[in-house]
Amino acid sequence: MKGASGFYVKDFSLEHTFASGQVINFVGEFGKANGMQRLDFYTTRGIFKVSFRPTGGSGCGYLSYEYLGHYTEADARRALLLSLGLHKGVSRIYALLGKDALLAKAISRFYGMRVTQTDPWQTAVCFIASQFNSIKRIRQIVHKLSRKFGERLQDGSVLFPGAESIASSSVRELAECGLGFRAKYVLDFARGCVSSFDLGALYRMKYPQAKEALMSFDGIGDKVADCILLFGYGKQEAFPVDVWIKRIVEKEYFKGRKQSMNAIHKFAEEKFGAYAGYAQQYL
DNA sequence: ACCCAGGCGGGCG
DNA sequence: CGCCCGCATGGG
Repeated sequence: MKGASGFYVKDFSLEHTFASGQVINFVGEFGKANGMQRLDFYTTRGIFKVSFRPTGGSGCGYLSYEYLGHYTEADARRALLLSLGLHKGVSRIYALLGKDALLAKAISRFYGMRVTQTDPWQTAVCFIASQFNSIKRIRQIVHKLSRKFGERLQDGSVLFPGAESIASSSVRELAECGLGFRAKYVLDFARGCVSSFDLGALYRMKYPQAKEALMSFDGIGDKVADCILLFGYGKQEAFPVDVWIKRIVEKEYFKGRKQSMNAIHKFAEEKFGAYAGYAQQYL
């Protein structure tokens, strides 16, 4: 199927959303020309070509998109909204988080940045690949995996590979895509998803139980699990803690004193609660 | 040439 | 528990 549509949005910036290092960054190409922001990205089911034209302040603008792939018109709209974090308003989130001085500053600097949501499988692979790695190399890995294992559409573009095609591959083949020591993690996870692990069940699970289930896989630890829950399942209370977030939280909220991982998570839960994911992105 | 990267698992005290 | 180490690979 293919199609095109558009709608008005507010509190949005395609540029800040792309640049914030979420899944959309690993599978998309961003460009800017004469006041128009453009993003091409792909999922396991199709590709999107998005243009955003800001029309005023407060992140208002018109978003138009084309899609190609295994989407009905309604599917495509829903996937696009989730993919760009546009399925929910952020005014309430801004109001609550903006009570914190540091976050108020960050929100004003990166106004319109959304927390994106893509399918859990794709999100998991991207973030397993992200460990001890750089964004540039993660993008390379994702593109190599897609070219090697992903479906090719009529126009020649490739989709993100499904779990089945990765599961029937080998550690060596995956390592050759640049995954290195992470190849066994991705293979193990793919095989788990194809055989017994029910990715869909995690939507209905509470955050702590879902996190525990993900962390039972080798190669999925505290941070990657939180990324999958936030960017794959939309569990907004997840607060992925990487070295940078840890440093910022210690510096800004603990007078520079070192904190354990548990202490950081406890802090995030108490201070940001259900909006910890947005707080993390803006920090 | 050399250093290092937005974590993780395993081994240690 | 908290801390420290090695890890595949390729970009700076």
